[in-house]
Amino acid sequence: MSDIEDLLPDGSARSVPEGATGLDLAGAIGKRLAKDALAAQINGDLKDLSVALRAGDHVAIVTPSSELGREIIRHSTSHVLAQAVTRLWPGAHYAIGPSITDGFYYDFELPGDAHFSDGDLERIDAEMRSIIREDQPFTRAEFSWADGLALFADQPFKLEIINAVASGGSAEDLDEVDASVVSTYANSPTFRDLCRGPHVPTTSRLGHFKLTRVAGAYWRGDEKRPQLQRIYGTAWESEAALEAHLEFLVQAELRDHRRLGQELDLFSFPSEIGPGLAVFHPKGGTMRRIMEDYSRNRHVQGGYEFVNTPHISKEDLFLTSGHLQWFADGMYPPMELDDGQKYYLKPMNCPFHVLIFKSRQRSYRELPLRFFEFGAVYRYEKSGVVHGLTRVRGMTQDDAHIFCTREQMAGELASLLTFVLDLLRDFGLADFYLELSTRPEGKAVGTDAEWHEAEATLADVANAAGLELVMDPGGGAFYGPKISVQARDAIGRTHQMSTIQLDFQTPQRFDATYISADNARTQPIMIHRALFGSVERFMAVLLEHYAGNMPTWLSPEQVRVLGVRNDHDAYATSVAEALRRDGVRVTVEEASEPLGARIRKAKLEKVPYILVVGDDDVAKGTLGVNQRGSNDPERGVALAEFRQRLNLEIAEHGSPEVT
RNA sequence: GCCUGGGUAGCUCAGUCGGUAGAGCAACGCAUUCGUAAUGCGUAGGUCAGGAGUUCGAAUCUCCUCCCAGGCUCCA
Repeated sequence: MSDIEDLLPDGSARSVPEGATGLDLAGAIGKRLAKDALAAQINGDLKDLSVALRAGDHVAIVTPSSELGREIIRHSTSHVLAQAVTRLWPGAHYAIGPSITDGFYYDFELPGDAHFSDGDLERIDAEMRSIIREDQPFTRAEFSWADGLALFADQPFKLEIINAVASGGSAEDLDEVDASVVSTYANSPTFRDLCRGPHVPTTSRLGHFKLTRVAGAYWRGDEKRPQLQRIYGTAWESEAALEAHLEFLVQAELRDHRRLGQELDLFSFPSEIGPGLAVFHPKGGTMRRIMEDYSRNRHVQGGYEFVNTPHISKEDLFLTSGHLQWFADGMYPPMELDDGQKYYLKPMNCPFHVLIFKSRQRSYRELPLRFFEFGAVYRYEKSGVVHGLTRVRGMTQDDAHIFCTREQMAGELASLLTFVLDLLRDFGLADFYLELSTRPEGKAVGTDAEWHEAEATLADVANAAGLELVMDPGGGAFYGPKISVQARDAIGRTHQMSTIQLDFQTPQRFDATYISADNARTQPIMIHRALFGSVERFMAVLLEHYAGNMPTWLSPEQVRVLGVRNDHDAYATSVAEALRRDGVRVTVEEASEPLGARIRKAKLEKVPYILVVGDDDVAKGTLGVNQRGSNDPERGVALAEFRQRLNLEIAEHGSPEVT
């Protein structure tokens, strides 16, 4: 038997005996690596460790603490989950079980009309751990189509996947299985799954997992097909990594905007009003006002003109716009008047702005026209999707429509994108990428040429912005493609923020025209854009980004002044008055409770500055400054100095924690 | 809309076998006057989401409706 040479990721060559496997190679490199190895990446393809190497292969050994390693662990854990379920519920059908971000899931259909309930997770977990203790190998075997069909004769979902792949297959199916043969992994004589692999060598390599929830999921993601039950879990390479992830989930929950909304007394959703319909309390109302005022000022500077439109309209308007044809299900049902006329709550502001454009004859000299409105819109979201302030049934869009010529379009889009990013940065979001959503198949109006031009224009502008660009094929609106700005928040989650949509259709549908330089009636290009998206959603994102510790300029209460004793209250009040004259939102809490208790309350309310004033301060005209996020109060700060610092911080949109 | 859970005081939650409800915090009152994350004592607070049913008796069991959560589908 002769040796062969293979290449390692660092470019070096390593010789191993002919017929050696990935595991042998790992062993040749080091004992520790052989112990850790999960799989091998051979010439770019992920393979089981047991696969034999050929001369000249480029081989990388996949270890647990890499992204690929975690993916394999998660995928293998999902197989263990499926086996556990089939042991506990003989006759259960298992559908698909991929790895996902941070974990895995598997979809099941239980025999009879059985369903998982939350309590079953514990039993399944115990069964999974016993499978892991059994140290079962993941054994790959390949079969012909016919043998594959026979093998999974009692697994209808597997049969459907095999048949789909045999007859061409979709990308989704090919992800699950290989195109050429039916490949399977068997863990034991009683459990075999259809899978392309690779997997960890044996189940004992797994175990740092937690089943998190049971959910419903449609087979093949199709609402009209049977609903299966999905079990989600998270899995990691070590107990420490698992613990760290669970802690991350706890931290994420602490900054949930719905929780903060209640704790900070910002808003609520009274059930008397209805799902997805928020009321803003005084503090939330203040925060909104500051956000809106700031946005208004920026729009004035940006050359926008302010318009106002009603909340309801006759049905014809939405027939002309096309919204009723496409989105009737998503609109509140009509109010029908005595004469049979139907009125709808508006789900969008655009048709109204088009009518303002059309209210008189327009000249090319007026363009671009930029109409801005904080427009309240109502959408009848399905009951299961309503979520806090991020998915509501009534919201306020910072909506504008720009009417311009074809020639102006590219420049207008480019300056708009700058305007958007500047505004988002002013609110403290800094980490962005762009997403380009293109024509939705079977749900679009307009010609191929128009779509092509619109998509190409947006792509150019997006590329010119120098940000990462992600494609979202088919994600556009029915009337045109869009760019959306995605922002990463303080703990790395992404949120869709602003959208910019290009629209050649609406002006056509409404027959909106201007008189061009050559005296011809010409259709303008319409750009839809919302920077906050909705004021409600934007507030939610900011709350989660800052974990409720809003920068001082956005804090509903910026300063609270506390006298040490009752006889300091008068001085505290005079300090507050001085700050209030600067426009600062400040309150005084009288000394009817111990100082420590009042400080605690103010800290829990996340007030950026707590000023404590006592004998020394009354005598010298100073303050004790307790800054949010600091455990080290500053004593004897002159009032004038504090005012200067605070006013500067507010003007610069700063936050006390940022030093 | 669908699947699985849930709804008890303002908030967070306990409530055993079906025997008419409890804590902590908050609120209110009185006392306390205090230098950086909880002063003490007392008081009040409930249509156990709503409705119907089973039962001598329902927060507890059954059904319906509303609302909430986690997912799926959807998102102009």
